[in-house]
Amino acid sequence: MIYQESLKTQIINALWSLIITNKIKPNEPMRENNLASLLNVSRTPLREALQQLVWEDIVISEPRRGFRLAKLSEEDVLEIYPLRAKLESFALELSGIPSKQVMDELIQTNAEILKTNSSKKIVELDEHWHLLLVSNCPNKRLLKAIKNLHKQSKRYEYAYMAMNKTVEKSIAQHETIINHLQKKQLQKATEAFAENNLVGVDSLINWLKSINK
Amino acid sequence: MIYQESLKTQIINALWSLIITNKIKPNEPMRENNLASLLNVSRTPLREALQQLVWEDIVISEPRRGFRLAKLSEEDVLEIYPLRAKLESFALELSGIPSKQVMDELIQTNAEILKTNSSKKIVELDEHWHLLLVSNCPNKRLLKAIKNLHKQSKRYEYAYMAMNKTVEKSIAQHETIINHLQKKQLQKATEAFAENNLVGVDSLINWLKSINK
DNA sequence: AAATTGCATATTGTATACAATATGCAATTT
DNA sequence: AAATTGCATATTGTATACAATATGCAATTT
Repeated sequence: MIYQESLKTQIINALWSLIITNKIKPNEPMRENNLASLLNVSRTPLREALQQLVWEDIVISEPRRGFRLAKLSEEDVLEIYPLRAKLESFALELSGIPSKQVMDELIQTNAEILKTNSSKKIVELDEHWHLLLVSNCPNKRLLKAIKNLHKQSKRYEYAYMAMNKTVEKSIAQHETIINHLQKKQLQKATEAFAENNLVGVDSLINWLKSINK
Repeated sequence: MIYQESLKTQIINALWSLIITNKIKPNEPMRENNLASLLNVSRTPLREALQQLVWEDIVISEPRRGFRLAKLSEEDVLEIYPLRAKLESFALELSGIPSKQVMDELIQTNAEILKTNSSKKIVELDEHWHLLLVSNCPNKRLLKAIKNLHKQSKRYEYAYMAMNKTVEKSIAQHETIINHLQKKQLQKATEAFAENNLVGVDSLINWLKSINK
């Protein structure tokens, strides 16, 4: 059966792609007519898409003054990453030790990260690795919250690497986590996972300070 | 200055009121024309409101088949309350020991709960107490997630108490938490807070089992 | 010259119109 | 009789029209 994506969903994706490729700049107004004609859709589904992005903390809405792309800020980094660390650790706790199959894919994905030079690819693979680790978590709401935080943090990571060609590869930490899991030490893995989530925060903060100086 | 609420916000509130007063039943379809004429608004802002409720896990949307009120289920209770416990504890951790002013209001609100017979009022006061305890948390995203989980759990609490005239009053636990805080024992308070969040879960689960038998 | 007002234009907010799909039931086929 | 098809109606999805507010700038006032 063919599953047709709603226009709203397609618009969300199209906007997201404009955002991460910096076609729309942080803090820039997002005019409805403008975007509607750019994407060749009417304002109705466009507004629905924008409103979803507002709920996701990607877009800001000011009553009667319209939408704008959320700016990138230190405060937000210090909200997003620590929360992600907490939620992902909890999700790992609920997931338990991964199955052999998942474990193999974790190892393989980590190897792929090592081989990859494209920084965009690294960001994607890293997210994949993180989600894989908690893929057995039964709490759908928790996973949804985690995925949303990933979306938010990706904006920073994409922007950061567009400026800095080097990207943090946290392969060694991933290996540590895998080792803990192989020894069935869930608690230790959970703690290392939380740490891993915070590894890039300092450099992100420094970078933000430098561009906003 | 007069702040005028958008229609969308008013509609969300109106729908919420229909939901908690059981005018709309769990799992019942929410037809757009139906609700639009009931609330005397057009379908456009109504759809926007419904879509926000979808994101909040209050309403379910099936493509081309419309919206329906999310059903009440054991699985959801077992997602909502443990997640809330985790997030609220984290928020308390980030909030630190409350100020004298907040502490006084915590004590006072707890006293009010004791005096109250209206179960609706108790649910509201209990939420107020919980939010007060984490009101100093600087992480806005965390607070937003907590408030959303409160909204979801309230559906259960309102429905439960409509059937069972008695409502859990967790005053003693609140007192324990206050005592820990007065002794500046944040860690202990955090743990007790997590526990407090899970106190009603068993009875909710039993109730759900009985009505879905 | 700086501040204020008034108005044309741009923009968001809401209602309505039209298009596409889903539903339910009678008519038809097996 | 059970299953299938075809079609009228209901319903959602999207576009457009209209209403209300915000913005920017020229004209006017201080």
